[in-house]
Amino acid sequence: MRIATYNVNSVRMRLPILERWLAEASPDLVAIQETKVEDKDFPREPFEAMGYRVEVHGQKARHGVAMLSKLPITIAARGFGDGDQEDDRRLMVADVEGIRFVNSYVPNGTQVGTDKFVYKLWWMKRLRKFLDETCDKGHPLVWLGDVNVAPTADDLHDAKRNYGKVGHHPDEFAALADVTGWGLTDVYRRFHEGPGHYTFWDYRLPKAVERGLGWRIDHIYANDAILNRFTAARVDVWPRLEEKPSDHAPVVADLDWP
DNA sequence: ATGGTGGCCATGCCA
Repeated sequence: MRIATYNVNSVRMRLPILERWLAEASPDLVAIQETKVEDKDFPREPFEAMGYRVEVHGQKARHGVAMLSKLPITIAARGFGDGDQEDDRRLMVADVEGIRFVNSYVPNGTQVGTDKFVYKLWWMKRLRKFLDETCDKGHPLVWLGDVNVAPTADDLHDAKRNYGKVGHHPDEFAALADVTGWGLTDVYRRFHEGPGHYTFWDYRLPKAVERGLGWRIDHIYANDAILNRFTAARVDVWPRLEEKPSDHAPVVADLDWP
């Protein structure tokens, strides 16, 4: 089974690249973030034509998540279901082949010290609470998506410059550790160590990919019930180098399942 | 220290 996470920064703008990448990588399950489209306007047909079931949880203009699956998929949740900020569509949960997949678009946080930064930390607290209250530690679970945190100095190109700024702040490290403390391990880091493994490059930096000016903020985590089934992980950098790219690249992982 | 690009949708805001 091959799974992937991809922040597409508008699914409609990214259709041509998505179609090329899906054909090339042929993942069985894809967690998409930043679809930026209402459910009624989601371009389902191109994905269905490629053999994918399409599940969406979107809104107009901002945020929005979706999942594509070649295998039967059952939606377990759209949003936290805790009644707070349910208009902010950043989370969906699906069961595929006996694995629970938690697809999330963690808030960016904008700037340390702002309300949005507080919201980011609070959102991650809610995610931990959601795992505690609705998921079973003994059952296979994968958490994947744009986590908007580079948790170690190796996860961004200039940790010294960015330490204490949004995306690389100790409060974010603690919030992320709180989520992973539920029992989750970073799958990508089981296969690749050291700097230079990035998934996001700011549009505003010319030749950012070529110059290595990236961040590893798109992650795949797994609990102990499934972790040892993973056999490989990679970042597909090439879609970031195409014309009209997302600012993120897809992260792909393979697992021996079932 | 500042602004750079891109997507949304119409004007600045968010990332």
